[in-house]
Amino acid sequence: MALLRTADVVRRYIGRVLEPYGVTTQQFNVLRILRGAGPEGIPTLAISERMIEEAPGITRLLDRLEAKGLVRRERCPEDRRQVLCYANPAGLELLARIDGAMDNADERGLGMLSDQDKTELIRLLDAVRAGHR
Amino acid sequence: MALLRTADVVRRYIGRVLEPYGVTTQQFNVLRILRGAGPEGIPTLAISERMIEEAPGITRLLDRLEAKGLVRRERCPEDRRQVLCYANPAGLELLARIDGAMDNADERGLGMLSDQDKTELIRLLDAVRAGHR
DNA sequence: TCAGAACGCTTGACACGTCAACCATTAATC
DNA sequence: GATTAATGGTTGACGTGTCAAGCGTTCTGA
Repeated sequence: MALLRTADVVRRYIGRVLEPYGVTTQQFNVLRILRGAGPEGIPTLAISERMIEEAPGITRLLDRLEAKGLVRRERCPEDRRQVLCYANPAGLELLARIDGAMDNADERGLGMLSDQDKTELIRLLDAVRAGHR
Repeated sequence: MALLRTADVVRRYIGRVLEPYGVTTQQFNVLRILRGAGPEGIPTLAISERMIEEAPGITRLLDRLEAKGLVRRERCPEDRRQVLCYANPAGLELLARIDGAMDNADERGLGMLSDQDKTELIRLLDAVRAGHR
């Protein structure tokens, strides 16, 4: 319960940090994954794996990002079942502007924990996830 | 990030535990709050405070619970702005059936942590929330 | 006492997340 | 080589979270 409540608080906090940039937390995550994928692009399902989210949500997330011009999709010529996704220049530029704000937010949002506490917290959270593989 | 991902994992886990009973995690939470409120009932906004959720979500959550016959609402005679919410006998009986399953799920879901780890985890999570008052 | 502010909640609109069903395309099988 | 199975995504339907706006009620102050 504490975990769920805390996650809600943090989620809202990040949401407010991102709000001025016109993207949601999830859209931001997708953009970061696309940036990480580089110019070769990345298929839709691969994104969904990294987000721990079902595919349908990703499709619609991409729909909205594409509508904003931050993202581009095209069928893969080798395997026409796949749809490769890329970050547009506009998306990369937006990410670059957000990066600084996020670092700042991290400082303010986790300032109450010592470095040691943060390490310990992450260890415990990883342990919980590991137990649920 | 670790926090959000772990919370997602746990949320889904609880969702699956509750699924056989036909209620979602949030509906379960509301029912528990109503049970805690006892026969005097509790106004809608008070529920939303305890759930850390905006009021509109609670209204609709209650709509669905009422449709299932697990909950009852009526205007407060003293202050006709308020709507008092009560758990129906059917709701209480459902909760009673779920309680055991939840205890069990806790065991299995957090078995990877020692008691000391759990205490520590809760302390850290509380600290994060406290910093976001 | 009576207009306006404050309260308590509901509704509308939109972003997700999830499941089930479906469509294309590719791989497997006989 | 044609049928079937498996893959990769999309669509439909529903539950939920959030903001902004709206509707009664109650409170406040001139």
